Amino acid sequence: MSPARVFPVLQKSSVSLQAAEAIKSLIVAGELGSGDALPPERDLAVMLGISRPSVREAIRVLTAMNVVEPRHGGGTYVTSLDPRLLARPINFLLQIEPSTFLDLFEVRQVLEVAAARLAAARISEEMVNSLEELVAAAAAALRQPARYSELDFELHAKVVEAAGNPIYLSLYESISDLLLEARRRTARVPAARDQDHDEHVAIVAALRTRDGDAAAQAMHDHLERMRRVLDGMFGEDDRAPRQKEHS
Amino acid sequence: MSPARVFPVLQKSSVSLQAAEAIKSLIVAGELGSGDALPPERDLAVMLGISRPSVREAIRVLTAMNVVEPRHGGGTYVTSLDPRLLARPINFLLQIEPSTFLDLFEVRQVLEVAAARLAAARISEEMVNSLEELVAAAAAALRQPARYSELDFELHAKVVEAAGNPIYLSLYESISDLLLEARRRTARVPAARDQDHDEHVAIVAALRTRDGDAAAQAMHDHLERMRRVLDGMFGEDDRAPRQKEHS
DNA sequence: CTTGACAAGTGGCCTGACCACCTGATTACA
DNA sequence: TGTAATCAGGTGGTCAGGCCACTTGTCAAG
Repeated sequence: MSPARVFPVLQKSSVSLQAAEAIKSLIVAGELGSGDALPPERDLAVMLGISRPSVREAIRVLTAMNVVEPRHGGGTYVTSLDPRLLARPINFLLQIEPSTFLDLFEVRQVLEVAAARLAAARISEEMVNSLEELVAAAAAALRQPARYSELDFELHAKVVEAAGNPIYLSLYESISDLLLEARRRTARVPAARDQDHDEHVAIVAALRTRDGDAAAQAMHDHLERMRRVLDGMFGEDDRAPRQKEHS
Repeated sequence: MSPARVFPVLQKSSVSLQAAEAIKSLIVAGELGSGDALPPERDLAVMLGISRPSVREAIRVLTAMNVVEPRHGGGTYVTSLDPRLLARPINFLLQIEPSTFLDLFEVRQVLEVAAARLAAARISEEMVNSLEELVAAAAAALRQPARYSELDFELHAKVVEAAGNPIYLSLYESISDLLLEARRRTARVPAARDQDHDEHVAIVAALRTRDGDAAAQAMHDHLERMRRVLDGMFGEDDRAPRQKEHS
C-alpha cells in the first residue's frame, strides 16, 4: 500500500497530534469518508508506529472536533462531517468572550448579503418556488414561535444555498448554529416576527425578479435591524473592551 | 446570565472529554486565566479521580483547540486564548468541503471587501502608518517576486486585522492559506505586480481618509481583477460541476 | 559573586492488563 | 427445520506503573 510511509512529519507537535493530522489527511484525501470505520486502535498503533495510548489521544482529539465517533465495542467511525458539528468547538470561544456574538453576527451579515446577491444571479426556478412556499408557510405560522423560527431558519439557509457556493453554505451553517440562541430570543417578540416576515417577503420578491442589488439591499436591511437588536442586548459594555490585554 | 440555558449535559462522553470540559469550565469561571499553569498531570488525575492517561487525553484535546499549551518538562499553561487561534478548526472544514479555487476566492473577495469597509471605520492611527510603510516597502520590492509576495500577503492580512473582528481574521487566514498556491502563480507576472501595487495604494489611501465606501470599492476592484485572472486560468471546467447533490 | 553540576519535578511515551460492550457464529432447543 | 440462547472474539474504555527527556531551581565549587 504505502511503501514510503509518507508523513510530512512536522516535528512541531506531539506524536498524538501528528497522528490526528495523519488521520485527518486520510479524510481530506478521500480515503476515508462519512460513515467509514477507522482501523482498530491496536492496528492503527502498529501502522503509525506508535503506542495505543497515543492513538487514543489522537482519536480523542478528533472526537472532540466531531470528526470521528467511537462506539464502545463497535469500532470508530467517521461522522457526517456536517459543517455545523465541525464548528462546534467555537462554542468555547463564545463562553469566554461574549462579545464574539456580535462579531459572529457581523460576519453572518456579510455572508448572507453577498449570498443574496449571488443567489439572484444563479437561483433556479424550482428554488424560487420553494422559497415562495416557505414564505407562505411562514405567514401561516406567525403565531407559532417554534414553527416560525424553524421556517425562518430554513429560508435563510435556502437563500445561501441558492448562491451556489458550497463554502458559503458551510460557513453560514457553522455560524448560524452558534447564533441560534440569540435568534430564539429575538424571535420571542411577536412584533419582530411580523416585521421579520415582511422583510423576508421583500427578499424573496427580489430573488424572483433576479434583482441582485435589491436582494442584497433587502437582506442587508433585514439583518441590520436584527443586528441593532442584538447590539442593544449584549452590546456596549461588551464592545468596549475590544482592546484586551493581560494583567 | 441565562439561568435556563445550561447544556443538555450529554453524559455520553468519555471520562477524558468530561475532564476536558471540567478544565475548560475552570477557565470560563475565571479560576484559570491566560498564562496560568495547570496542576501537574499526576495531581490532576488524583483531583479528578481518574487515571493519568485520561488526563493526558483531556489535555491533548485542549491542546488541539489551542486552549492549553504543554511544555515538555515545564508544566502545562493556558494560552493567550486569542479568538483567532480558538477559531482555527474551521480550517479543517474548508479542507474537506469540496470546493474550487473560484469558490474560495469568491468568499475571500466578499470577506475582504467587507473588512475594508469596517477597517475604514475602526482602524487606528498606528495601523494606518504601518500599512503605509508596507506599501512603501512593496514599492521597493516590485522586482523581487518572493519578497513582494510576502509584503502583499502581509498587507491584506493587516487590512482584515484592522477590521477589528477576530472571526474575519480567522476565516481570512484559513481561506488565504488554501489560496496560497494560486496567489503565487498570479504574482509571477510582473505587469500584474505593478497594477497590484497601484491598487494597494488606492486601498490604503482610502483607509487613511477613513472613507469606507472608497476602501470597499478599491478592495473590490483589486480583487475583481484578480478574480478575472483566476477565472481565465482555471475557470470553466471547474465551474461546470456546480450542481452537486448528495444522492 | 559567578558558574557549574546535580536532583527534583514534570510532560512524553510505552507496555501490559482488565473490563464493558457489540457482533457474529455456533449450539441447543422447540 | 427453524428459532432462540449461548458463547467467543474483536474492539473501545480505563487503569497502573514505568522509563525517558527536558526544565528549573538549588547548592556547592570556583
